[in-house]
Amino acid sequence: MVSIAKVIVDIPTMQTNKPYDYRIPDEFEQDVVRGMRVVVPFGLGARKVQGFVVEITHSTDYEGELKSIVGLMDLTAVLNQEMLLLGKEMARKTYAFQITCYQTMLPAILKAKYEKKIRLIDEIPEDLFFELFKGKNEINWDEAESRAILPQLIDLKKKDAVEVVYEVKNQAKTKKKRVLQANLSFEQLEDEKISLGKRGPKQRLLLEVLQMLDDKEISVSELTLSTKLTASDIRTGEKKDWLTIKEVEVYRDPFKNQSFKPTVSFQLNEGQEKAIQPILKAVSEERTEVFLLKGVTGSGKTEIYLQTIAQTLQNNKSALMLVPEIALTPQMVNHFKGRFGEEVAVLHSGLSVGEKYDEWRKIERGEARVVVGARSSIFAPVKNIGVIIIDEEHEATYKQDENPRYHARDIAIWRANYHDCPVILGSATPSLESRARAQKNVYTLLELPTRVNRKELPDVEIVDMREEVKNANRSSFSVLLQEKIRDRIAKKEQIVLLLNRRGYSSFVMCRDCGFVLPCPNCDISLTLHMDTKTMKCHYCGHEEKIPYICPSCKGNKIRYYGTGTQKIEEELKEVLPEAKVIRMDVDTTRKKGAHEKLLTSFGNGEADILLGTQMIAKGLDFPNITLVGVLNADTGLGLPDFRASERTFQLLTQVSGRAGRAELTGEVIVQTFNPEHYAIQLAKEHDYDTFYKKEMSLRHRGSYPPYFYTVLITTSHEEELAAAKKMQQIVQYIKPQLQPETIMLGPTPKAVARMNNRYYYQTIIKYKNEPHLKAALQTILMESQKEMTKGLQIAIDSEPMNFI
DNA sequence: AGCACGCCGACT
DNA sequence: GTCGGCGTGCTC
Repeated sequence: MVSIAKVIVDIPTMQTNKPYDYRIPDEFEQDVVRGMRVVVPFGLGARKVQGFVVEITHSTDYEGELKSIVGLMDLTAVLNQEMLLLGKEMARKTYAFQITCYQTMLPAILKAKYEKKIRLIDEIPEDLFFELFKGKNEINWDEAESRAILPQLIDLKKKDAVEVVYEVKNQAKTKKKRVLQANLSFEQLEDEKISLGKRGPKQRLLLEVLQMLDDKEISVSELTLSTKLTASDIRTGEKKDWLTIKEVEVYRDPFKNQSFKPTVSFQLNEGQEKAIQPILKAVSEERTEVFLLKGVTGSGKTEIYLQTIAQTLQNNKSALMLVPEIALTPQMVNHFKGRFGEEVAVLHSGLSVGEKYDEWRKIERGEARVVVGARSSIFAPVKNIGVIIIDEEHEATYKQDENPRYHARDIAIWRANYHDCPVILGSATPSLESRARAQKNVYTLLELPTRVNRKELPDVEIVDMREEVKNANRSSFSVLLQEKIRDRIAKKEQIVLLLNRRGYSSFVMCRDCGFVLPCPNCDISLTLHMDTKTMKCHYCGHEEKIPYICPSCKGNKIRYYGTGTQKIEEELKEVLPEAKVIRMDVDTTRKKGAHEKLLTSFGNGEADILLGTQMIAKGLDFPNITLVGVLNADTGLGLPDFRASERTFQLLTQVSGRAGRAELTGEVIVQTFNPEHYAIQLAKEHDYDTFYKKEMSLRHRGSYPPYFYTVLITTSHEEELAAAKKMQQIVQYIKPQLQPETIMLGPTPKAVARMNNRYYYQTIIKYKNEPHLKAALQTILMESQKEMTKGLQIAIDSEPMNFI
């Protein structure tokens, strides 16, 4: 009976987004399994591509002659049954290609690289051989193209002297180390030593080492490093059969130079006890239930996570926990490694692709049963999951803003259903969506009302910056904030200053004519970067020199406007020359590990003030911080995004939590031009519940989530007209199919209408119930294929997080 | 994506 | 008459 594999090929287009049937040749019959990566020929030429086997059958509907699988890329499956299913489901839900989903679920190293080469297969004149092939057997296609010798090679192809070959390269290499082991017993080695006589001091040393080794193994590199022995001494030993060298696989250990202090469980307080009971019950009953764990900073959510995981491990199950990338600090990792030791695998963006792959395999083999990581860790190949935890559940980073546009929360719930286990969504300021679901008892709400240390939440004081301006204070620091900072410095306490960068940037403007330097590719102004002394575009990365003369009116009154962290730092130096400041923003944390380094030195008291953007709102947990200043609380409020208030409230609440976590009482100063705004007022009162009610009523009035579902459709093209026209066409196609209560916003040009020389148009659909919308959008994608090969792009984002 | 096929314009 | 332009369609 013939075996046939259904394969999803690595060609991300609408036409090829389906399984293709291939014969499994006899030589692979035993080895091919579902979820394995294979190499298959695809198309008319000799082209070969990577594919995933999604099914093995014995019949086909395909009329033509089946091709055969030509190679295997793995020894075992890389996608298990669950992942195969999840990928398919995700493709449907997010309008992405199946292949893109599978690749997203796996470590990047498992994505194939392709090479196209021209290989010599017949004799050619010697001069040509050297001119074209430089004396080698084959050359790279790209190289041939750049050396402009392709025409000559194509000539040779016609004479069958060369062939075009395609190589699918597997990048997934495991790290190996060479180890050696003695072949002889102590006594036999002693005999060898005697027969050496007085000559060969190196060989003698080698024998002594082997004697010491006993039966143990030692790596070749370790031995050459710690002794005078060289690789060739060891090779001689191998030749004399004293020892054997073999290769063993090692994991790249990203934490190899760190040790972890073991920690033990704390006694839970009454509130924590009450919250954890229902969770533990669901864990032991192996029942899917989504818990929304709401608790202010310091209320002990982490301990609940840790004890839930401990229970899960005791039940012989594993645990998966997501945290936002920037919260994945060494402190955080210590918590988990300290409690669960070697059982913990950590996945984050700081790891190399190889390290990620090793952690992935550790998980896959069941060697690590606790996985902690950022968004994409939700796809970790954990088996037998007992609990899934998403900390800081409200964070927008859990939604991926490129294809596949999945939300980790949705994937978590899907996997929880698959594994029959509970999900914990934790936050001090739950997203309105989740909080509303708890209201409707879709999720179970658990609250931690008090902080573990019984500390009151810090006092928040709002400073009206309009008054400061009236009183001719032109600096970024209100009089009050300056006073408080001086006071803390005198007391040797620490200060955190937050510059809210949302919707904000520093730009260069001419005071004579108002000219603002724009990006030549995008419709936005360039941002000033003092460190590189350039103007940069945040959308496309375009960079140019800082102008000193206005390009428009040729005047020299061109000045900087807006406030970046660098400018604040300089201002701070003028106002408070005695203060030591650590600045933390995208620029100072670009290098790997820089983020941690800055935090550590601040934690060690090497500076008085930590100045930074959003990223400092998380993961810093230093007892000596007693003052938090928010320099501009409201810059995000002006954005045309219905989540602007929610984000502002969340940010302010989060930074407030940074002040006074130990014995010292904390204080928060919030500077704003909108002191009456409810998001700011309610953050001051630490009043989530009122904020929730108020915001819900506004969402209701505006027909926004969680009352309505949303889909964002975006078209883009180099020609503005093409993008606009297509968007118009889409709207015209969909509109008649929608329910009367459904609302369509658009088509409109995007807030930044041109980015990277492409024009963007968008439409937002807000709906309650549209059974046919998914099919209609799918139809649009199917029918736009031709245009999409000609430079049109269509993006469909279900439940988008960013509307601008 | 990448390749072949096919149908129109300017040349050895 | 042919070579080659790129628009169209298919890939198990």
